Amino acid sequence: MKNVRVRFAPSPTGPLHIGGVRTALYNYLFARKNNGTMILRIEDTDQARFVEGAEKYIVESLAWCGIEFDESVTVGGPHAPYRQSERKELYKQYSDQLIASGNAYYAFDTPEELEQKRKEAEAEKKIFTYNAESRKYLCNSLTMSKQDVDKYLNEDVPHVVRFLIPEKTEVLMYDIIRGKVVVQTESLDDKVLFKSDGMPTYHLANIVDDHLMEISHVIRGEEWLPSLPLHILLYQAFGWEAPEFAHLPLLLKPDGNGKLSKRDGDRLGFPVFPIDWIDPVSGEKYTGYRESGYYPDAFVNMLALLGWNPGTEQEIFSMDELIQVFSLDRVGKSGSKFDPEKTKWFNHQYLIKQSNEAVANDFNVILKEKSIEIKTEKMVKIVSLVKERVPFVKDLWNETYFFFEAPQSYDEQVVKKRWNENSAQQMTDLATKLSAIEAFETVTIDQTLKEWIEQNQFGMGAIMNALRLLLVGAAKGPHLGDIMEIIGKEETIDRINSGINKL
RNA sequence: CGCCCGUUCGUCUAGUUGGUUAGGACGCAAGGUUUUCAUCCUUGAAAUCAGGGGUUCGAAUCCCCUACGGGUGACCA
Repeated sequence: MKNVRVRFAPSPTGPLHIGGVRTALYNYLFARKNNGTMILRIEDTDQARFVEGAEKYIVESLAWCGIEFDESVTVGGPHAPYRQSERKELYKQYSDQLIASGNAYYAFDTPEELEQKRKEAEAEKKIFTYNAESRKYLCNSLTMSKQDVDKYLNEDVPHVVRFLIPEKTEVLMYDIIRGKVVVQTESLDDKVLFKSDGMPTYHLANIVDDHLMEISHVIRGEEWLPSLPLHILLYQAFGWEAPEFAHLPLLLKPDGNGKLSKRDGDRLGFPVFPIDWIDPVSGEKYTGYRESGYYPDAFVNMLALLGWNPGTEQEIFSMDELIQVFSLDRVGKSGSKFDPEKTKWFNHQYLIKQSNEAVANDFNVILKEKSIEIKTEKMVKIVSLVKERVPFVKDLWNETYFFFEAPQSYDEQVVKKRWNENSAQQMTDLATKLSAIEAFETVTIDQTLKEWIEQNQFGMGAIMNALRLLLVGAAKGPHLGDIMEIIGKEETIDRINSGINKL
């Protein structure tokens, strides 16, 4: 295979959503797997849709995911610049070349005129297309005399350049994921290649840049499949060798139908974006995976398995492992409904894999906000006891608050079930027994408890549950001996006594 | 409406050369472990392979039709 060079080419019209991140990821995996080059190109040819901060957002998001670029707007490269607006001067010659070769023509129809045509067509329940038939009656260099065309051009009459779709031929295409695709040129329209504002359209800029940047494989979303024939035709018109294409199936809404969109996140309560995004115009905020407490590795792992699978039963993959096993021919053909539940499961798996120290460190940030200071050693111990119970670090508080503060209330259900007329006396006796322990450690505490319960012929469950109620406030939490050792003798006794008073 | 793409448990999917009790995972349910909760372990329910026709000894796998879903139809990408 020739040198693999792939690009991720978003346009900075807003935040990148997870579908876009997945496209970038598959490009990256493919590049790394084949010792190729990964390129980031910003397609900002539409000045009207430019959104402030979007490019920065894209770069930051992908960096968070661990998707690195060999050539990009930030690191540069042999084909710089990588921002199409900065390559503006380049495109005109190619558009001219197509006109000279008879593959394109000037069109002077105004947007208003075309809009009018569309409305008229719509009234007759038809769709207006600028094609082999209609171009004969429209205002362009095919219908006008050469003198008129030159005159218009000299007078700078606003105009566009349109691609001349060949008549009555078949375009034969090959897609790595879908195989052979055939389209008749009659179903195509004469797309604008060069706009009246002096900018190329996506189609022209994209083909020119992919060619100049020596892109070997175009891996992009399925929404581009309908424009593949045009792109193939453009390569042919230029006499260039086309890259290979792979059109990825789309990410769909978890419920109902349609492709995943910006709004679905808030509607269904899960992030649709990799990192937080605040709309610069409306000020509206969209939450990201990063800020929701997801590990980037978990997020990437989940995304990789959405539409691709290794063919084995392995589900947990590091980025390096993904690079090892990734292949485009194991990408599915059909769209995938996004599953927020499974995404959480992935994060849980990754949290379990983290070291206790790392989790303790993250959790410490939350504790600091609550003004809780605690020794690292103790923190690590606590984390080791509860780490496997939660999918997110932020959920840790719910499972550990009783290590840091006495219960504020007692779960009524549990009180009803576990607290009876004997409990107060039993707990009082137990408190004195516990206070007599010299080395207040799990082992000794457990032993003392066990002996005392056996001596008095109390039920293990009854005593332990009542004690847990006083120490934790609810029927949950790790081994009681561990809890007591960590909060210490004094605190244990205090909680027992104040609990007895309150209940 | 035109063109293009797709269709295996609720969801993500295995099944790539036709012969499997159609496998796994998430979620769900039950049981076990646990002094509690969670974890964990075991088990279970869950796809007549969209439907209908072929081809074949045999089809989820090949062919055709239909239905449904999706994408696209801008001087947006």
